[in-house]
Amino acid sequence: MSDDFELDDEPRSVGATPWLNGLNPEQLQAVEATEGPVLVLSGAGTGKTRVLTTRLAHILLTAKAKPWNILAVTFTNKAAREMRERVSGLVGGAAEQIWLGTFHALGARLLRRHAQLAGLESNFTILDSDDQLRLLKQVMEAENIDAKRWTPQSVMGVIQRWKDRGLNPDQVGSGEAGELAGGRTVALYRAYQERLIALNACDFGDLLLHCLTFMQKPAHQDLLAELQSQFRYIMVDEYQDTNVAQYLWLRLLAQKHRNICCVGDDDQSVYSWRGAEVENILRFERDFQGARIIRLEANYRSTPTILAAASGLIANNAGRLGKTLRPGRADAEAGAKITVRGLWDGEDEARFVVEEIEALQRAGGALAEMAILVRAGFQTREFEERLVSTGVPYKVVGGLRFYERQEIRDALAYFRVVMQPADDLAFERIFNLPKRGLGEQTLQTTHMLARRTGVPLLQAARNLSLTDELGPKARSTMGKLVADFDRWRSLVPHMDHAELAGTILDESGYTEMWQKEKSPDAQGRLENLKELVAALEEFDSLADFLEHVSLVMENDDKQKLDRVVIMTLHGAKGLEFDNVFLPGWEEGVFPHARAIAENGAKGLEEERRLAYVGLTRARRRLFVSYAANRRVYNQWQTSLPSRFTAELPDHTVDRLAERGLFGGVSEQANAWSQDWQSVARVAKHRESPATVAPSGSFAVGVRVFHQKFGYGRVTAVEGNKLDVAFDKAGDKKVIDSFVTEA
DNA sequence: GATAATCCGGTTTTT
DNA sequence: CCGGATTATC
Repeated sequence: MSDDFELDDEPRSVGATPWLNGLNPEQLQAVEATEGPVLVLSGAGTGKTRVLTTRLAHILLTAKAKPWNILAVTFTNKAAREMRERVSGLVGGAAEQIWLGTFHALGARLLRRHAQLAGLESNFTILDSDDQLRLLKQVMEAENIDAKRWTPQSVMGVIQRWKDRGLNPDQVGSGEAGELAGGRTVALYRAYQERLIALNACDFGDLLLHCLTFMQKPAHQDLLAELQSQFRYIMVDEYQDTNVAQYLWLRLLAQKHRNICCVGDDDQSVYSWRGAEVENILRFERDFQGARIIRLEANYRSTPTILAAASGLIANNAGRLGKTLRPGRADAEAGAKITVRGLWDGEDEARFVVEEIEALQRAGGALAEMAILVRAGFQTREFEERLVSTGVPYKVVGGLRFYERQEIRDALAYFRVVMQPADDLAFERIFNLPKRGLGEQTLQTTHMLARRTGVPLLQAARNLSLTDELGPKARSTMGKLVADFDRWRSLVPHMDHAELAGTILDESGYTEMWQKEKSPDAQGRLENLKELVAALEEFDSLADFLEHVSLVMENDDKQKLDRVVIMTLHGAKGLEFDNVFLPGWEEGVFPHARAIAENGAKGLEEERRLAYVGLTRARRRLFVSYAANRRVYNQWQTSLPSRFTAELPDHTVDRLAERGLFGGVSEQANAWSQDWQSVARVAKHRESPATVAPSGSFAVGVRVFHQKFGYGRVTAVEGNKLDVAFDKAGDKKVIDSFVTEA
């Protein structure tokens, strides 16, 4: 609705600015400093989202600009959505017209408008990481690069870092290539880019890089000037996470009006491994001379104790811009001390955490206000097991996302070929899926013809189905496949797109493939496919939908259930909870050994920032824990408490280690060896690993191994007969003595 | 051209 | 230990 944006017809009188009510002086400053470059250094929990949204609303409500003159950039779709909602609440329908979104979504929007400047058509495909790798692999094969010695992943990593820095193949410095791929990485990069253009496709990095490239070309300065004029006000969230390409993109667009406001926190920069450069903050001051710097330091989230702990920890980092969190309210109660607990092993740690969760729950705490934040994904298992066995509801956030599932990607590949006949990667994916007797040989032939005649695979397949180059069987199968795609494509204008999607999946035999499959997860996959088709209803067309899924990979659980949340520290950035558990604070795990091995002191500092992020997620209570022993790849390994535990100021913590543990409170340190408890526990572990395979004692839920059927999980026990859901072989009845506990 | 054997590696992740 | 991805085999 554009009906209610008529603000500059009736200028507001001074004082009639209710949207500014309740801001503290620093926040108010940041909101009102609309003109000129502004850098807002905003500590955790200091209300930066509020500042950003209010600032946006303020510009609109004081009629400084029309919504389409504002560019507001976030990192995640979630943040973009939230911001739009909150701005809507303040200004109404006008919020719809703001250029607000993620870097990638905005880049895609810009690029679709000017695709021809990058050699693309405006309906280009956006590849996901899977497609990217497959494409690069093909390129590497074509260039005779040994994929054993240099994995496509590592080459892709280098290419992406180049893209993050805004470098086209021609701009990569000669000394940069290194030994990777026999020093031919730049050549691979160039070939990869050429293939992308030929496929009318982009990877994520290209969404920005292509814009950057055409905006920098002398030939397109008129367009750049137009864009610069349009964006009178620019706002950037999570500025510490921007990479160089994003920085350059912003700088170009901000050049004319120079009304750019970046909000960030150098202490929360945890994505350098993905190309983010905190240095962009420093660079900002240099490039935008006279930039105003506003610090938001009043924290309204956490107790003073938590703030003191977090500040104490982060003070160990050198080279910070300097920012001290202080309690937002002077009268705030200190709050409970942080529990720092040492446990014997991972199992004990999980037990400890879940016991505390139950205690908090008994005291009236909501489970949804408790979070277990881990360093790495694999750490969730122990907690899940414990939570399952105690019956505490939980959810793991992260992991495989909906649109990354195999069956969803397959289905999308079908849709892509229908909508985009030149999408070779999609075509290849479903070429012989379900199995239709077309193999490697046929694919090769098709590829060769495609390359020789310069047409997409689908077209080559069509040509092959008209000649005798293939055997009769392959030829007719191919002909049928091509005809199917033609038919589906002809239905696009005449049929409801969700219905068509269902038709495609049915007629292609894809649905049937899973119906016939009797592995335990086939049912779930069919349900996912149904969900996919249902999700389509919410879009206007298949094309719209494909754009959405390529840019919005997240799954949002709409249902807010009262559950403990388990996620990685990275995933928790931007969130907050009353009670936060930070397990696994052991040297090697956190800080992660590899972070230090690969990036030395810098790596360590980033790990420390991650710890800082973790600590500052908590409003009220924090529980840090570490285990002396852990099973890693089935081997027991002993570790020391993380140095970060020692960096928490003493007055903020209650340290409590099981007596006799390494790293217990110092006065106990010499008592560890003869401590009875540890002796008992050592004994426990001596006997536990599979010395006895107790027959007849398998419980439901136990993971087992069978010589013939492989791994599975017990679903029922009946005397010495077990029902087991095998991962590969499906449901079987077996005699218990034929399986061992996995 | 499809299935079984074997080898490898094993942080963080949004778009 | 375990999943995947490439090789070996029918």
